[in-house]
Amino acid sequence: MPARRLPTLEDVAARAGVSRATASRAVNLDPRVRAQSRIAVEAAVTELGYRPNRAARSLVNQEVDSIAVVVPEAEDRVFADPFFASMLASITQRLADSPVQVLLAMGQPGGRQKIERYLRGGYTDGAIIVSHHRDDDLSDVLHETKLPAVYVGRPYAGDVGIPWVDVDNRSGAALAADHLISQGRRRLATIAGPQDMAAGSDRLTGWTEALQRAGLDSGLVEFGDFTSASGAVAMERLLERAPDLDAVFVASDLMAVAAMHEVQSRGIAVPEQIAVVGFDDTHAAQLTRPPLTTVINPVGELAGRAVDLLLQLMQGENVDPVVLQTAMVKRTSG
Amino acid sequence: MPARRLPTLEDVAARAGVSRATASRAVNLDPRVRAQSRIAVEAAVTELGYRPNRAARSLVNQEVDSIAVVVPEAEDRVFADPFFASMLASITQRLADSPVQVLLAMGQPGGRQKIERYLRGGYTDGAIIVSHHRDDDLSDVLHETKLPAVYVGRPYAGDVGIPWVDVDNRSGAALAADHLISQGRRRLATIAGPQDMAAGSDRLTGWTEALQRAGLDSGLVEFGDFTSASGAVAMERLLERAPDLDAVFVASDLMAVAAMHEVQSRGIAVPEQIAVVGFDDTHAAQLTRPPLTTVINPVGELAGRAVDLLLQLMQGENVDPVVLQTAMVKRTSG
DNA sequence: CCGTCTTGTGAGAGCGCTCTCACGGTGAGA
DNA sequence: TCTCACCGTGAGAGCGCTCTCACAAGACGG
Repeated sequence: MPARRLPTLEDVAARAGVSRATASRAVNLDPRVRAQSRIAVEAAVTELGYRPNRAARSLVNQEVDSIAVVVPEAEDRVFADPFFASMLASITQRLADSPVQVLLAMGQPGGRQKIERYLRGGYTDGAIIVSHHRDDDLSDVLHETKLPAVYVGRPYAGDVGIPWVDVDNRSGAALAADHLISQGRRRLATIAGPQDMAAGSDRLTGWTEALQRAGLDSGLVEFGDFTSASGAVAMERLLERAPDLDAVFVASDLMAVAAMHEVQSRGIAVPEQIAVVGFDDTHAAQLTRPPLTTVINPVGELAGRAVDLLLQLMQGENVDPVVLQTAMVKRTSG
Repeated sequence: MPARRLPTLEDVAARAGVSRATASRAVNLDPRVRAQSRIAVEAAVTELGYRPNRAARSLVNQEVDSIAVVVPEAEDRVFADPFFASMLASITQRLADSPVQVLLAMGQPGGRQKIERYLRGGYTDGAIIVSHHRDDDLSDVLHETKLPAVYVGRPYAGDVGIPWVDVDNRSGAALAADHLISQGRRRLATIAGPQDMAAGSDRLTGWTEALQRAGLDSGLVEFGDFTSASGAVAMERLLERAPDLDAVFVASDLMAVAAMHEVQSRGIAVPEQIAVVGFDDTHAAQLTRPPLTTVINPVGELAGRAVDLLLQLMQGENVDPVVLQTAMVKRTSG
């Protein structure tokens, strides 16, 4: 509740000596207003510090107002993983030219209710849910409120009636496997992501299938949780289990960078002795020495498609999930 | 423009067999409604998938609706720097319990107009500007529109009539200097940030002053732009200029991590031969080997204070800039 | 000199909601 | 039996804006 009343269009009109209708037209750059009136209105706007009341405006125009980007993850997780920042930036950029606003809703696991309240509260016209995790209860809320929503990342629970966009994690992992095999690597390991997330299990599935097709042992698997620290630990275990391994596919760049450091700190040469391939193609992949060979996770396109899907959904159209194909960036680590 | 009209409170009321007023009360949990009416309304809400129209609601309530977090930086910059993600998360968290929404506005340098249009367009009730850069033109817009706003990071231009929150960069840098000096280090260098940003120049000033107080040479300075790559390059130059240096203070952790890798890759021991101290205390500081000694940049508190200031401002109160004192985290790198 | 068209403007409705005010119904107390 | 308080409710105003419609004033052709 602001102390002083903000100037309204009525005030502007009075000061400019025109009617509210003309003031509205001038503010909205309607070409029918006489130059003289327009200038008067502009002056009044400046003098009064008038800013149109967005609520009133969108009430009349029935316009799409805002979409929420929901990140049901703990804050520290969001800090550490460039995926979220990147996603957010891409979504924002995609909507930069449109009048649609981007709302942000994050939530620590314990505070799921907050997000739920948020979605139920009619605070937004649509939602993009960005998370690796399964969100069963969130799906219920979305269903119940009929709020248009799109998942980024295939929901682990399977078809929940809400469209999603994702990269083809399975064939991406297979790409990495085939690449390493074609190099002549024969003792291959993987650091997989959490198996309760689609991205984690799909990448492991793709990897395993590819190794089996090639008749190679696919048993050398350790698991991480997509964090840097977990990557280092998993690599340590892998080296203990199989000191003779000659290649490792790591299910995320964040883990891959840590794993590579782990390998190098033991005096093992990358890629000569052990090839390292990551997944995501984050900025960090270019900064390591040697630069990291990795599978592209096209975050920008993912974001764009999610936005498109959501906008279509909000227009009442039906949409199907989108699966983006991926590719490898061959650098020098593997 | 949605294909089908969304249900309004009127529809809910009709279906529930009550008046619009009662429906409104039921939706807003007014205790005066009879249980029977409330249940009927709730049923109607569910059946129709009713969601209150936020525009109409806030039009009536004159309520504070949203604040914008403005990041006038290129997208790739925002990706790479955990400061922004961290800031965003903290601000969101701070407002999680309030009905105030967080809007996101990022902008590549070329697209400053977009942000300007955004701020002018009355899309929001207040703004927190998060940037290291000077934003002279942004200040003008804020002045002109009288939009309540707070800067995170002291504006380089000096007093622009807009309050800000910042950490005491000068004394933070002095802390680092004194720490290194008290260890007996005598050949001290610094990798400074860009000098057209307050954070960059203040940290250098504090550093230089402290060295001079101790009667030490403060001429060993190289500059970076707060990115990882620039830190490595600056360190390289420093080692060329002064192979005998025994300590380096780096004006950001991102640069410090890169600088430390650079040092170590030459077989120089940290901290035995060269001590490395960073600034920010980001997550990455804990992951290096050895872990990085650094000056705390209390992002969470900065965010909280910025939000508080802005809310006060929006209530019509006058506020003063806030300067947060800082401290060092002594780990093992220096 | 009259009708017609164009241009700029104002009056007023109405977007969906909340809140005030008034009122009918009920039960307690006189 | 009547009064009065109180509870739950409905009618209706009005938030600030845009847009439709009507209309005045001039331009223009016949």
